[in-house]
Amino acid sequence: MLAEKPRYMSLQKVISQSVIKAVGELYQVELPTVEFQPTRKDFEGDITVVVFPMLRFVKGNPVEIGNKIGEYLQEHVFEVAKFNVVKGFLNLVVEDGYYLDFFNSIVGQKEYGYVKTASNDAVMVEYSSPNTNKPLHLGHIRNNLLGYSVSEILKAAGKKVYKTQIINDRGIHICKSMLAWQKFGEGETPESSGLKGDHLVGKYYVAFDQAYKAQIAELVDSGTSKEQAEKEAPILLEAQEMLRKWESGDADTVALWKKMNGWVYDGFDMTYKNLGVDFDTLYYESDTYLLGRDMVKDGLERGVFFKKEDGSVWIDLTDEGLDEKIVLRSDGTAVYMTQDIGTAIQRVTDFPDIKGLVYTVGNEQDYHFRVLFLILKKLGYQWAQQLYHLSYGMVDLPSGKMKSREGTVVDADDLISNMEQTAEEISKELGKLDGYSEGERIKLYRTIGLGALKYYILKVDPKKRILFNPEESVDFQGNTGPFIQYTYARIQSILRKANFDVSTALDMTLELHEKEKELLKQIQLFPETVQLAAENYSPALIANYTYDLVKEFNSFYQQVSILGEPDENKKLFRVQLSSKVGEVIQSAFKLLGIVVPERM
RNA sequence: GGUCGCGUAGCUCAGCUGGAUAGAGCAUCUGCCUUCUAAGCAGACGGUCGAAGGUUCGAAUCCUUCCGCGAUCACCA
Repeated sequence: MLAEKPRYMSLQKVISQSVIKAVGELYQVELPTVEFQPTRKDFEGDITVVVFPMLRFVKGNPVEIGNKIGEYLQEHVFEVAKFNVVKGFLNLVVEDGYYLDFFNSIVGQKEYGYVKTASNDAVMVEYSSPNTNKPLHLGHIRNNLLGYSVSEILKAAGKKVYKTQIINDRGIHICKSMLAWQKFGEGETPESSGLKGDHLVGKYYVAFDQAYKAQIAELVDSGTSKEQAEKEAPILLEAQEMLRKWESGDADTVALWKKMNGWVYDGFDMTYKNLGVDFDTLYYESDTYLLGRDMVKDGLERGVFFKKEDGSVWIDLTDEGLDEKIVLRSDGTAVYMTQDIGTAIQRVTDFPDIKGLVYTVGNEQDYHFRVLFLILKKLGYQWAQQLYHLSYGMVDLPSGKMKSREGTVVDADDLISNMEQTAEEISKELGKLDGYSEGERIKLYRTIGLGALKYYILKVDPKKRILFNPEESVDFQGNTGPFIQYTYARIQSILRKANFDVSTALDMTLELHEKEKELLKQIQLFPETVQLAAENYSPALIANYTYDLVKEFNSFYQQVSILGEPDENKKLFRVQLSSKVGEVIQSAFKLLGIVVPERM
């Protein structure tokens, strides 16, 4: 099967070889390469050979050269039906038979565009990684959607993927929530308050901050400097004391910590479930925060790091254009970097087939990851060649940065339910859901609401920052998730109504409608789009591809009758084509973590 | 100040491994539901691609400088 590639596989190759042959015969010159581009919509043709680069080898008028090559191709290459030359562009019209061949070869193919997983090529993708002192917000949503989608894309491109997160479950931040709950909570629990666990704990994080600020104000009033007050506020000292107790394993503190983190995990689980993201394995900072120190000591012996007089350990990255960076404090305790070194090594030890790691972390940590990756390389790990920081821009509000403590965040749970509500309102207004049960409707509102939110976030290039205006709701029309879902639902409606055997073989002598050809060309791009998205870690490429496909389909749908077509062969083809477009939409959206509905 | 990223239509974004007159959506305005779902289709309007140089037959795309916005440069995470 591989030995004899179908013709469509090698269209560019065939034409390329023929162009080289033509130029060889016509001008006695051997071209190294031939440059192609898709033909612009406003010219006749399907694929275009660019003549300009040849001028370096062939002297002459580009139009004349284009015409000569065109004549040669038309005569010698089956796939080339016609040609025209505009300036230095040789536009080739490709035979319908070529596209029908292509379609015939993929029509029964399951998961067209995906590559089968090669199990020896594994990568671990880290995303989410929240602190356990407050609920998730819009920034986490972008992180989650990106990490999940990139994982799915990598899988579709043939990688084995482990999805993971490191849960920041220890440190001063959780002690603040714990302390405030102890002081002001009066034993409140998620059950007693009806609050989701993460929201309950977040409430006490805010309470801590308020009490802290009040104490600072008090101290400042009684003559303390602001700077000193911020360091000496009694409640802060208490929190620090609590952290020390936790680190020394104090039973009561650890019990409280476990209880409150448990509440938070229950809350997070619900949000993750609602968002539709999941993880294969979890790491907890309370387990990993001591890791890495041995690696640093080992690296110190091997001369990768050096020790300063006070006992702190550093790495010199001035050769790389960076500074010196500390990797171990003078008291021998770990810093963030130490921990990340240890965690990376731990992960590769836990999953020996890992060839690389992807970190989904905001661009504010670009520097940190540059340093981390350099260190791991200097320590000599093979897999350090395959580290990637999936760095994404912040999600800002019109008022600026989101700040949990000041309550200027867009809460994840609120946002999701708002989206569902909007979907419900629009659906009710349009009133197309006769015969749907209440349960089916609620599920559909969720599908559409989440589709809108996820597409809205994923269609933007990850590295760009997003400005989210809560006043202007996310669109449901135009270049949006619901528009694409709607097209899918339309196709399913056609398939339900096609009451004949749609799986019979096609008549390969069909004459293609212009719109059908455009659709086939777009479908043909899907596999390479998946690969490109994987190489660039960019769900946005999938989103944009899908939008183009869907726009093309709707135009086709509007112009061409499918079930109303009298010619049985054409009707069959159009139904099969529509079905395939539906499958590609579904496959593409699966890579974005978006579900498609049967009706809407 | 050093480093990194971003700057394309009123708004939100594509295009960026250099190629034809820079594309979508939203908003505004025109048409199209007796035919497969109008969350749709067709069209109009809207651009000194931040600025200036350079490389090239050809630059939104590559290089340099400058301007604007953001991030970062902790014995914090």
